[in-house]
Amino acid sequence: MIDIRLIRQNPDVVRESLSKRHDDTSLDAIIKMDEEHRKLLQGIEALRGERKNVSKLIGKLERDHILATLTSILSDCEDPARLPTVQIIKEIDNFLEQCNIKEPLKQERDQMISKIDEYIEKEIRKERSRRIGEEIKILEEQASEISEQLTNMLLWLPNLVQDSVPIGEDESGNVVTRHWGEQPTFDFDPKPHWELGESLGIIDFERGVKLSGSRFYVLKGLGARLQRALIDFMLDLHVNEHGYLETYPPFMVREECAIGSGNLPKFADHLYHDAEEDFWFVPTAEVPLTNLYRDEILDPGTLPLYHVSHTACFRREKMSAGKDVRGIKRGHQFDKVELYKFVEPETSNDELAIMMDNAETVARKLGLPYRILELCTGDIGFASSKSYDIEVWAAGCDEWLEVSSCSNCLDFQARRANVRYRPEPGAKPQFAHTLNGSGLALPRVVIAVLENYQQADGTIVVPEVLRPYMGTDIIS
RNA sequence: GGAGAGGUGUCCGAGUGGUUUAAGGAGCUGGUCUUGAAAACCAGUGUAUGCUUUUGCAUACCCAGGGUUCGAAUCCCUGCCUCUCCGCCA
Repeated sequence: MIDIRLIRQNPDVVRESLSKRHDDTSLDAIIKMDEEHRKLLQGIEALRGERKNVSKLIGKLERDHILATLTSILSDCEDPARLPTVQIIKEIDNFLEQCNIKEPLKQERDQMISKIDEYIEKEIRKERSRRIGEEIKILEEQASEISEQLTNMLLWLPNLVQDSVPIGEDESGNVVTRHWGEQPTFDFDPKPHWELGESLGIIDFERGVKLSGSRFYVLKGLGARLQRALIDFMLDLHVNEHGYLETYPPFMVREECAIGSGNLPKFADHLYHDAEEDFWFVPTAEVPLTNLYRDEILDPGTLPLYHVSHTACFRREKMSAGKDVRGIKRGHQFDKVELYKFVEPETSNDELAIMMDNAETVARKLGLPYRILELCTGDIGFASSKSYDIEVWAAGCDEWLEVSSCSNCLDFQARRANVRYRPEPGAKPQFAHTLNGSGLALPRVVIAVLENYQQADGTIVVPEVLRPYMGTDIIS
């Protein structure tokens, strides 16, 4: 979420970022609502203060025994603030008569009569307080309606992009900044993974479709084993060599978690949702991880926090209908190892570079050639201020596959999920910065391994680092 | 799924309609004392928003959202969560 104070004080900075993203949301309505909201709040607070004081006075008066008796005697009368004195006296006499004991109460009668003016004053105060209450209620209704609209509009605003992000219309504007490794050459025609997988009997498309429909597949035998080996390898690498904490989160989360990460409300149609229990299926571990420390203030010295999670990811892929329908490149369910960091604001761009290297290390150790893309303003994600993609080369389908996208979200998600930290003991809490990146997405790494390590006879050489996990050096 | 109990500050914990401006204790920070430490004593110790921006001031927050009331931590309704017992289950 963008800080409303930034929009208030420096709207042009936000406008510029929006226009770079080709987001045509206007800030005018937001600014106007914010102004109106604050004006209402001021009115409400003043009225509440007044009511508080009046009520306090009433409380003091009601602690007076005589006044309290008088109040209870007259509690059935309508409009007590406007009762004529004569009638009040009559009611007092009625009451005393009902009590049947006349003499000892005579004194009390005089006391009551002497306090009639005070009583009336008190009732007038009550009436005034009641009227203030009504006024407050009206204003509160207005304020909460505006506040709800305002919050909702803010939730639809994408993060600011950093100045270093290249300007561009769409994915064609992304900039290739680096390459690593050599694309493999073959003395035969390299096959795509769907052919290899089928002929090796390790990917079963037909039965996947039978079970769950298009974009589902079944991994079997060494195919399933390969994916598991990759997961173990990646987790071990990030835990043992990069200092991440292995973390197993829920795969279904509450709505507020998906709001916290930035997936809701804007991208509801990308997510699976269980209507009965109102759970959202995670499209990436980023969603639960963002919310690990929601509504917390982390103690000084706690940051940075590094988490790595292997989860299944569920995506409706409605927007990509008809795209990448062959093979296992784009499914509704896939596994991913995700890197996530909570860091202090000053360090977040450096941390992004480190995270990139952590993710790249996976590809390097697997011997998969890759290139790095700096995402442009037209293609960068909603929550991100700066993103790099890692694409590995897949020799069979002859394309670069996105296997990771590493992003610095600044305080955008932390603000939504209310994740704060205290820089020093006693210092004011601040929003943390969050970063996320795949390290890496599994099916696409499986594709790259199968296609790049294939041999003329259709068998696959297992990359060196995976052999301890695979228990074999060839998939045949 | 059934029955019951509960949710108060950093923590423990009191509080059944109004000096609660949330008691008391612990912790933490600072100070006094001490050669030093401990103990004791004194003081301070939340978050958010708005207004002033030097000091401040105001409002809200006792799980969340509604309601009753002049006034709600307290009473009523709904939801969420935790615990105990039973049932079921991996």
